[in-house]
Amino acid sequence: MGNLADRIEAYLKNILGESEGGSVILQRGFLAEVFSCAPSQINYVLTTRFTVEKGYLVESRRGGGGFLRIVRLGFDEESNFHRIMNELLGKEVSQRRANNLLDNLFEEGIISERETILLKSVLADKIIGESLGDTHAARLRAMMMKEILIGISRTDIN
Amino acid sequence: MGNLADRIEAYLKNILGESEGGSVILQRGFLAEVFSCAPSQINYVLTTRFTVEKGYLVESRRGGGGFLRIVRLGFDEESNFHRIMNELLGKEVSQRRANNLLDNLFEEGIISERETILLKSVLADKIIGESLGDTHAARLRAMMMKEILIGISRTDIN
DNA sequence: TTCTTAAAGGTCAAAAAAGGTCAGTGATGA
DNA sequence: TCATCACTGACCTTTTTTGACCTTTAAGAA
Repeated sequence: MGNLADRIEAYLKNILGESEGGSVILQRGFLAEVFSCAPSQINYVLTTRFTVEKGYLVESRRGGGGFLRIVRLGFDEESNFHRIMNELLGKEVSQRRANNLLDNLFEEGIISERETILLKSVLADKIIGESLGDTHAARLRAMMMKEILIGISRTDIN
Repeated sequence: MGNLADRIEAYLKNILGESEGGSVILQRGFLAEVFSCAPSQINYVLTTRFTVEKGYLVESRRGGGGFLRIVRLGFDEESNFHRIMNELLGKEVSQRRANNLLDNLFEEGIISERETILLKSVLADKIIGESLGDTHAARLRAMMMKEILIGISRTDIN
């Protein structure tokens, strides 16, 4: 496709493919210059093409020496992971369900025992149910679970 | 990282690592000269990167023969864990403080990089600040941080 | 001893250097 | 034609960097 957004997308996926470590760091202003477009165009590309659903994570820092980092996530759109994350989207997750999910991840060797314990403790009703009602807690827990799944899918660490 | 503050931070952590006893003494003016920057830039680095939550103590003396001393505070002793819990974690903890504390734990080798990333993601304002206001989020975050510290103090795993 | 001065470091606000957001406009294709 | 996608520009937030001005201390002069 000829349009700018597609070309920027292709460019980024290309350097991501070249790179070691599953992530790439660059500057928005520089990239905008390369493609001689508005800087906000870069954000457009990132928010439409490099979403979690499509298997990417974008982090950034502002200010002097600021940057964008694009991280590839280790799953594709057909995977179990992807299915679970979609199910989590905007839903509610009970403590029991979260614990089961974490236990499964542990048994499959995806997270360590310690990670399991730490994450369970932080997701416990006793903690997040304190200030929130049941439904709000379950909704927050769903968001947290999604973050966890994203985190363990990162290909730039470990 | 490209920026000055990060390079000065790296430089200081490097000489701190080399040094016996985990402390270093140097002169602000000299350091500013080395990096050819404004002397106040050194203060900026110290106040943003060498905070107590991150596990550093900075002392100084003015006047002739003045100096800066940076001390790395380890907390492997039992008592220190309680000090952290009581002093650094009050009733409320901002995202920044939580991140700093987790960075500290990582640098001490107490948690892994992956644990750091997972826990930060779950404690993020973007997540727990969603349904709660800022203050409530900070209160929840404090409870979560305490759970995390309890979890990593457990001697029965790993 | 007391005063003066030079040699440190400290503070703060303003400027600079990034990236973020959003509404609106233009393009495109079913 | 009209709904969706692409793109821009104005304005915002965060982080870094600098400079002007302030305070403290040691050393030496009076």
